[in-house]
Order: sequence, then structure tokens, then C-alpha cells
Amino acid sequence: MKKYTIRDVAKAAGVSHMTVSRVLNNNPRVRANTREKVQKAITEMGYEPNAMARAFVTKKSQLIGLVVSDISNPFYAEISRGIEDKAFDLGYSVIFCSSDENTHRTEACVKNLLRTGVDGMIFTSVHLKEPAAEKLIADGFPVVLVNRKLRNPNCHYVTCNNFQGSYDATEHLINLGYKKIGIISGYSHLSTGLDRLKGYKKALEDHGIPQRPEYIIETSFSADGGFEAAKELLVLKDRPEAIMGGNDYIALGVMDAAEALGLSIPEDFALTGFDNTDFAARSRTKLTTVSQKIYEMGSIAVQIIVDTIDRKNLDYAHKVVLNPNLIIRESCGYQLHKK
Amino acid sequence: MKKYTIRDVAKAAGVSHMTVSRVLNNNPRVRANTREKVQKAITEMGYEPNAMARAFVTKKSQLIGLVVSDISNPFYAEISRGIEDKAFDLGYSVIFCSSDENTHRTEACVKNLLRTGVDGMIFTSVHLKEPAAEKLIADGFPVVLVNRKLRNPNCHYVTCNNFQGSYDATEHLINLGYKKIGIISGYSHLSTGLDRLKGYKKALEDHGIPQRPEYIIETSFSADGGFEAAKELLVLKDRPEAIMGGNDYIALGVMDAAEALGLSIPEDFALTGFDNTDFAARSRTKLTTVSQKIYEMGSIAVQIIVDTIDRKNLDYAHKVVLNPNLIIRESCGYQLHKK
DNA sequence: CCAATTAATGTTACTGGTAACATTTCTTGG
DNA sequence: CCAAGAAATGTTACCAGTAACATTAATTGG
Repeated sequence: MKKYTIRDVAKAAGVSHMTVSRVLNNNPRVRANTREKVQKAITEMGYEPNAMARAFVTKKSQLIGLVVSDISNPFYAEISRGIEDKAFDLGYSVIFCSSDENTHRTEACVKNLLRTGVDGMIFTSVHLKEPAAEKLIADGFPVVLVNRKLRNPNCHYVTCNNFQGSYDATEHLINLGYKKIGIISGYSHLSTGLDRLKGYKKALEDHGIPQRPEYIIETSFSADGGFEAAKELLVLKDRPEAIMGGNDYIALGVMDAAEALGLSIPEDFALTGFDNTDFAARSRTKLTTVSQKIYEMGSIAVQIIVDTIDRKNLDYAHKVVLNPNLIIRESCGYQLHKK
Repeated sequence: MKKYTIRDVAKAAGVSHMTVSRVLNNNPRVRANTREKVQKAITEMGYEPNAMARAFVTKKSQLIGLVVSDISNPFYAEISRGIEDKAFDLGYSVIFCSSDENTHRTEACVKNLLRTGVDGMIFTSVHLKEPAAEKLIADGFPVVLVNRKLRNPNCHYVTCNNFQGSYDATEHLINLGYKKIGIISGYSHLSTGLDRLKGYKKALEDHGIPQRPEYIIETSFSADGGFEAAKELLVLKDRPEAIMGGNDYIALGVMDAAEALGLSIPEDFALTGFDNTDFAARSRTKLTTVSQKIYEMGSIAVQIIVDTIDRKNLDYAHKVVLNPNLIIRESCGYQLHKK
């Protein structure tokens, strides 16, 4: 269990410690038989380089900071898994922090990660305006945004085409014959909330269906938010025939509200979600939703951040927008709806 | 954005760098007005200590390694959140690795974490025999097991009383009048699988109900596992009246199988789960299950590991066993069952 | 009021790697 | 076969902190 240093190895192999360092770093300027000699000493002694010393001197920790809103939220957990796997492949480890969607806590996370010495940070849940992230970017610190974007478009990000996904879902409802379509949208100070709302509005517009302000409610991306909003929407005199959930959690909350109010889905109203999370296929009514490549987003984000870390001075921004996919299940009915 | 060192601060404050170091470490051997002078320079210059240098010289990274079977599994994600929050409070950051329940990958995770220089490791999903973890423990490296335990009891762990939880659930079924009770258990090379199986058997025994080997199937803690096993159990000539899922995922798979076979829960058979994960209350049939304090387990594990890191030579093992709680919903029916 | 003691501050060395430059050893071609 | 250049190896310094000891300043009691 004794910890050896390169100098110990050097002595054992009868060379200087620099030669050992060169062998360790695959420097070609080492003769083959010297390399073998050193390699032998290394394996015999069970030498392991001291990561801390190396990080200290090279100013590279091989650590990526990950700021999620809540790691216990399966959506973010899945992004995290995508991030972890790719990071592992590229020789990085990842430290995660939950920000709880809270600017204050986000700042604490960033400070903490900076203190820990991460080489770059990935944010999964920025607000359109997020001072902590923006400051990092301004300072030239490697940052990649996943899932949600900042207002400022001049940064690396990978997202789903939320506009398109929402547009498609809305159009699907319209094609089924629904006209009175409400939306319980995520807050529009979040890019995901905003883009999905825009997609919804554009689809209505393109099909000549007027917007009705009372059919649009913004809330948090949570079952509770969906539940409360649905209770408002479903008691309207002129109740919507279809409700779009800003994500699957909101849709879940809508289902809870429907149950509480004695309404059935899709008989009394249609429902859509967004994300195609695991439980969407397993809920009481199987949910029609928009799937996005969650795991892949994480994986791509790592690719980008490592790129950025390695050749620091990228003068362009990586922008990756993945295509979503409408998954049709039973929550909108299958028949054309009565006019 | 310039990076200052303690020597820069020292020069600015007109003291030696050691005095700055003392101020930084709250060493009482600094006169009040010297301390102020230094403090002032620190804030004015925006000095931040270099974590890498500090970690290097103190041999302490303030990093905890976390090995979960899969971060995208909500159960582990919630443990992780408990771990993260407590670690944050105690000044640690956490690096996570997903092992996929795979000995090989577990070894890779451990190696990776060791290389990164973590001060200790938390394992959430060891097998009863897990060479990588056992070696660490043998070497005196700080390790805490959460959720699952090793066969070797001489290590720190925090788990739920799985035996008791399973016993309670079984007894609940018995009290409802069920006698033909099957179990789709997690693999018994995992402590959770084994203990829950034991609890089931003991409850049957205590109530004088003979075990029927064909009613016991072991599988992975997954919906797929539950689905496949349920298909076997539910086509038995003498079908069980009740099935206990080794965890909520297995129970979910059982629900899928029931649907596929045209059976209703609880009319055709009763069903229980374990863990009280989020979706247990939201599944088609609301699931009677055993809740455990998932978040708390993580939190306690951090407490223990930090303890262990700080006063390395603990000569006793922390063993924390939390009590589970039976959550009765609708999947077992509410009436006493016909004999 | 000054010697003895204690408190405050400073100096030097050290951690385990890598960078930069110096030196030695090997090639190669005239 | 040897000088010149290239390749291999070695030396020294450095990173930004902390530990251990040295020195200086302040306090205290006879």
C-alpha cells in the first residue's frame, strides 16, 4: 500500500525522474529499451501517478462540473447518465450539484465547483438569464448548456428543438379535430417553456385557430404545477377539449386533477406531455408525448465541453439542436374528434 | 480574472505568506489587527485559494466518490440527492459513477475514483460479495455502504430493515386473508433481495403457511424482470392470490404482465411493491408498498464517511438500520379476501 | 524594569509532478 | 573516422500551498 513517486521509480529503474515522467506521458523521446526498463519498474512497484500533484502542476483536474436542477428528477438523472458515460470514455470524472432552479443556489454550486477546480461546467437548467453562468462564459471559462439555453445565443448548447416538438404535438391535436386546445406551459423565463409555448402558438396560427389567453397557464415543470393549473383550466365554463402539458410531470399532475374532478382522459379531454419519460408509458392513461434524446444530449454536451477545454480559444459556438419525436399513445384518443 | 497566490496577498498586506495561510486556516496565533489587514487584502484582491495546491499538499481532496448502479434510476438518484446535500453542508463535493451492477465496471469505477483522489467512497449497490469494495475496506480506505450490504458485516453501512419491511408486507397480505402468496424477489446475491425474501418466508412460517417453491422467483430489480417472472407465476394452474414485488419496478412489470394477460389488480390478484418510489402512487393501480427513507440513507452515509475520513482509525463499524413503513394503497384491496 | 516566558510572525523546506534548458549519447555524411 | 546535428537523458526550477522550526515582539512577574 506504500505510495511511490516517480523518483522512487526512477531510482529503481536507474534513470532520472524525468525519463519516468516521459514514459508516463508517452513522450516519443525515450528509447525502446529504456521505456521497457521503466515500464517494468512501474508495474513491479505498482506505481500510480498522484492525480493531485499532476492536477496541481498542469492546472487540469480532469473534472467536469455538472449543475442540474435536481439530480433526483429522472429527466436530469438521465442526462447525467449520458454525461457520465461520455466523460468516463474521455478520461474525465463528473461532480454534480443540484441547483433547485434557484439563482442563489446556482451561484453557490458554481462557486463550489470553481473552488474544486473543475475544468469546465455543464448546466442543464439555466434560466434565460442566469448571472452565474453568464459570468463564467464572459470570463472565457468552458461552459456548455444542455436542455435549456440562455437568452444570449453566443454560447455552446445542445437542446431539443422544443419549438418543433410542441408544434408537432399541437398539430397532432388539431388533426384529430380538436380546436379548443389549452396549454399548461413551463415558465417562459426558461427556454424550454418559452419555445414550447411558441410552437403551440405558431401551430394554432398556422391552422387559423385563434389564441385564447384563458387557455394558457404558465407554471413550474412539476406535477404539482400541472395539478393546480389543470384545476383552473378544467372548471372553465368553456373547458378546453385538449390540454398540452409543458412536460410529462405537468401532464401527470393534469391526470391527478382529472381524477379528482371525475373526468376521464381522453373521453373528457385529450392530454399531451413532453419528454417521454419512463412513466409516460406506464401512467393510468398512456400518455401521448414528445420524446427527446435525453441521454444523447448529455453525451454530446461532454463532447463539446472537452473540445472547448482542450482548445480553449474556440471562436465559434457549438449549437446542437436535436429533433424531437411525437409518440402517440392513448391520451388523445385515436378517432377524429367531433367538431 | 488574474489568479493571486498567498504570496501576492502577503506582499499586499505587508506580511509573510505564512501569516496569510494562518488567516485562511483560522489559526488563532494571529493578532486581530494583522488578521484584519490580511482579510482586507484578500477581499480586495478577490483572492481564492487554489484547491488543487491545497489538496496536493494536504493529501485531502474534499471529494467523495459515489458508486451507484445507475444514476438514471430514480431510487439511486434520490439517494444521490441525499448524499449531495449533506456533502455540500460538510464541505465536500461528490463524484458519481454508475456501475450497472457489474463487477467489472464497479472495478473500473473504483479505479477511476481512486485515481481522481477521492477521500472516501460510498457504494449504493454492492453485491454480497464485491471484491473491489472489500479490497478498499481491507486497505483501510474509508468506505460506507448504503442500501445494500456486503456479506462481511464488519464495515460501515446504512440500510433499511428490509427483512422487516418484507415481513410487514407479507403479514399485511395474510391479514387480508390471502394464503397463496407468491414473491418475485430481487436476486438473493444482493442483500436487499435476500433480506426481503427472508422476511417473506419468516412471515409465512409465523402464520403457519407452508412455502411453495413454485411461488418464489428471483430476478433483477427491474420492470422487465418483474414482467417475465409474473408471466410465469400468473399462468400457474394454482395461481397465487397475491404477488409481492421485490421492489416497485418489479411490481410495475407485474402490472404490465397482468394487463397483457387480461387480469385486474386487486380483483384477480393482489400486488405489493417495495421502496415507495414516486410512481407507486401514480401507477394504473395505486401500489401498496413499503417506503424507506431513501434520501435520509444518503445523508447519513455522508455523515459516516466524513467521520471516518476525519478520524481515520475508527475501530468500530457504524451500522445504521432504518425502519421501513408499510404504505397501504389499493393494489391489495381493502376487504378481507374470500378464503 | 528587566529577565523569562509566551505569543506573533517569518524562513526554509517539502509535496510530486512537468517545463525548460543542459548535457550526454548516438547517428550520419563528408 | 570524426565533426555536426539529432536524439536521448539529466538537472534545475517551479507550481501554491502547509509543516516545522527560527526569530522577533509582547507580556508578565519578581
